[in-house]
Amino acid sequence: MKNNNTDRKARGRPRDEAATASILRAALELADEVGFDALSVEGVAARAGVGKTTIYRRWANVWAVVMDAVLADVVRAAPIEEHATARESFRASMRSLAKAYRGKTGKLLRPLIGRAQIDADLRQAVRARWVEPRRRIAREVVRRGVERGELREGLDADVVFDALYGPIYHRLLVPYDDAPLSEAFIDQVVDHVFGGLERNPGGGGHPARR
Amino acid sequence: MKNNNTDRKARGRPRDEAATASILRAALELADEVGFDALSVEGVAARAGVGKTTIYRRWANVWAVVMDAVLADVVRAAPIEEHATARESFRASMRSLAKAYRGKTGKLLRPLIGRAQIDADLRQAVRARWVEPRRRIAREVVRRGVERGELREGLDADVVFDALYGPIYHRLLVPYDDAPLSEAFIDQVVDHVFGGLERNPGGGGHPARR
Amino acid sequence: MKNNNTDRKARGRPRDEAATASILRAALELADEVGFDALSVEGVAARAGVGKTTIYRRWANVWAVVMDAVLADVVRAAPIEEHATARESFRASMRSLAKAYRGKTGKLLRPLIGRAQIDADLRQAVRARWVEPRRRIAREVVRRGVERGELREGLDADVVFDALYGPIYHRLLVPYDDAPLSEAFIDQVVDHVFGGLERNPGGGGHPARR
Amino acid sequence: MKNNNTDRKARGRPRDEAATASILRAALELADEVGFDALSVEGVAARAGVGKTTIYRRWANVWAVVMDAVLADVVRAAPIEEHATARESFRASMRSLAKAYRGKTGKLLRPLIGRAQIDADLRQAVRARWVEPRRRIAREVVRRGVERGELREGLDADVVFDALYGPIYHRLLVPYDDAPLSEAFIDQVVDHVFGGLERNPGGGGHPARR
DNA sequence: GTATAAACGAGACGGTACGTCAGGTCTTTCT
DNA sequence: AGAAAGACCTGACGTACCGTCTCGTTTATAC
Repeated sequence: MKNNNTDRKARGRPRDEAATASILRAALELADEVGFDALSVEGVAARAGVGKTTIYRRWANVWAVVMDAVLADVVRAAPIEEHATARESFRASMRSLAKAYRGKTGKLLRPLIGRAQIDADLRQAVRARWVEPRRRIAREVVRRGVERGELREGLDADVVFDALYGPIYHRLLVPYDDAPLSEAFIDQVVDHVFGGLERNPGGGGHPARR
Repeated sequence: MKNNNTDRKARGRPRDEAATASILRAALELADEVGFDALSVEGVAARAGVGKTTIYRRWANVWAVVMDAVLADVVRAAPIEEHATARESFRASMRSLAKAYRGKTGKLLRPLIGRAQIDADLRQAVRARWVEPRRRIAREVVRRGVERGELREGLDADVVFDALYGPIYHRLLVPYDDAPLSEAFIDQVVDHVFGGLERNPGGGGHPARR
Repeated sequence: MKNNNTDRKARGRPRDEAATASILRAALELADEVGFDALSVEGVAARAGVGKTTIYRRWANVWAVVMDAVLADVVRAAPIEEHATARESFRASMRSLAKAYRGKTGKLLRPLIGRAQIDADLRQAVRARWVEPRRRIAREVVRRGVERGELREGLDADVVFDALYGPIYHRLLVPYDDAPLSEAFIDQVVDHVFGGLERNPGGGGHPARR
Repeated sequence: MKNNNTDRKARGRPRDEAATASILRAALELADEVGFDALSVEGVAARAGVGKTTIYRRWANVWAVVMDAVLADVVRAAPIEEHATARESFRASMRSLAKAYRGKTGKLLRPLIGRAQIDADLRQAVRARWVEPRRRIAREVVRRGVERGELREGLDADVVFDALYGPIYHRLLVPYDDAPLSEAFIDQVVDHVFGGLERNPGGGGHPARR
């Protein structure tokens, strides 16, 4: 968003927050109805009951709108919470992420990450507002897992993160239609990866592993 | 591609294969020069020295052209070869895939998979021509790894595939700029995942693991 | 009009003359309905059932369209015919011109000449296609009037033209609403210019006249 | 102009006359720099360092501003003064008008009269503030010319005005680029109209003249 | 050898959307 | 209460491409 929240007292008529909101809503509605590739600034403006300039005053193009709309909607999904062990912390948060991706969140985030492959601004935004916060928490979880003796020392937390969440995004993004993001799948991934991460492999695994 | 190679003897002037080739070449050149989102049928036709109809006679839209152009270029990259153990087979092929993704192949495949998130035809094509062949070979490798006693029984080969290749695609597609597809990264992933997959976890790991 | 009628062999699909015609018709209709200043390429295209590009392919802007439309309509009005004397030739053609200006022709030509005050291309077009042909004929009429002994020698035909037609355009263009382009007015102008205003013509003239 | 100079005691902050002046100045400057058709309220406001509302509070649109700016500038040009004879009075004032039209005044008035062809308000304003005062004086000059025996009786002063000034406006407004508003031209017009074109003036006139 | 058929390049066609500009209005803060 | 600033909705601008449709031409097979 261009909006600079400087403390300078605003002169002139202030931005209409209702307009901003109705633009974001319209973008999501239209994306749902006609698909992301058929989105147009013109269409969003019409649906939002707003002039095109009102959109261009706030964003540079439709995808910037979509980014704000989607991320606002998506960020509250699937937080990472800590449990007793790193294994349980990750298993729980991966399950909730998979659940989110099975529903609306996946429908919204997939096109966004897709578009990010050719749109540097969008890529940067997704990184800063979606990926990085999650990586940050994961690093903490890994750190404590090592401290507590649950995990081997010398682990690169980012590699752990890739190893655990990579499979989920693989099924989400790399075309393979028979691949559900089921809980069973998550459990298998966790077992596979933790089996190798734990100092005492084979011990304390998830029941599904037996 | 629409081209149906029926045995019926063609009447009229035959398709000009040189035109087909120059269209594909032009598409890749332009993608490289102006980017994938700035590609247009018109531009490709002009660059290829070809009428627009000649393109539309062969493909439905630019992305179908791109798909053919990219996949033709990409399929020969990173074959999966078998080594003595499943671990070594995967490690070798993952290394060569990562190498390919670090170069031109990644530059071409990323936009394609990105676009596949909102283009069903493209998604289907990527699945059939890129993903499925690799999954098929991987299943075989896993099967033989179990047969030979290297791997635990009851493994779902597709989950193994996700667990191993997921991290690579994660770094390729999910924005996180400090994440290189280095050989060290591949080795770590292999170690993490195989440490959990092996019947006797903790034994016979890659030297890097010690 | 951009249309270059060169002998160059036409390549590609030929221009649709029906489209050209319907554009010109639509322009005149809209000018009549909403006025010349409310004309827009968009409006004309919509009315003509034509894409905007089809208009821009032929003309540079609305006023160029209007110019073609108006001049095509107007040029056939009020030809200059020769009579026995120059006086009668001019009187007749001035009358018919005044009549034309009282009706549709005036309605069309006034905005055109108005716009020509700030539009160099239009000015040039009006000159070449409307004014110049009339001046040319007038010069001939004056020349023969002199030959035949009806008119004084040494006359500048263009000044004569200005003296005769100027008053008509004065009433047409310079705002003065009580001034009709009546036949009586024409006759008075002809009499004044051909016969002089002075009670004793030829006396007291400016030295320049000698 | 909207400005109503009623005696009503002004309430609130009084109009800033400096703003009014700088708007008019900005309008003329911009007209000179970018041309009359590229004038915009926005541009004038920016140049004058004034809000758009400040302009809209005083005038209805740009052309109303231009009208005020131009007429204020132009009205003082080329007054009609009386000389010994009507012929000399007109000759002198026509010369000074032609001179004005050759310079800045022509550059300003031409677009204004041009625009008046499609703008009723402007037409009315030009009539009242430019044309009518000149016609009024001319009527007086003609009246006295008749009284004094210089001019024939029964003349319609407005027709005389058209006959004398029409040729000037003809050259000014009707595109004919080789036509200068020279003094020689003025003299010829005066001679033609006052003295007649015919070698033997008074002969062969139209019946209406008797 | 002459139809017949289809592909070819060129480019016009009716459209959609782009991103920009200006119109004229409205709302806020400052003077 | 006027002025500046600037956001608002509207509507048109001129451009780029879309995917379709003639054109006249070329290159094959079929008669």
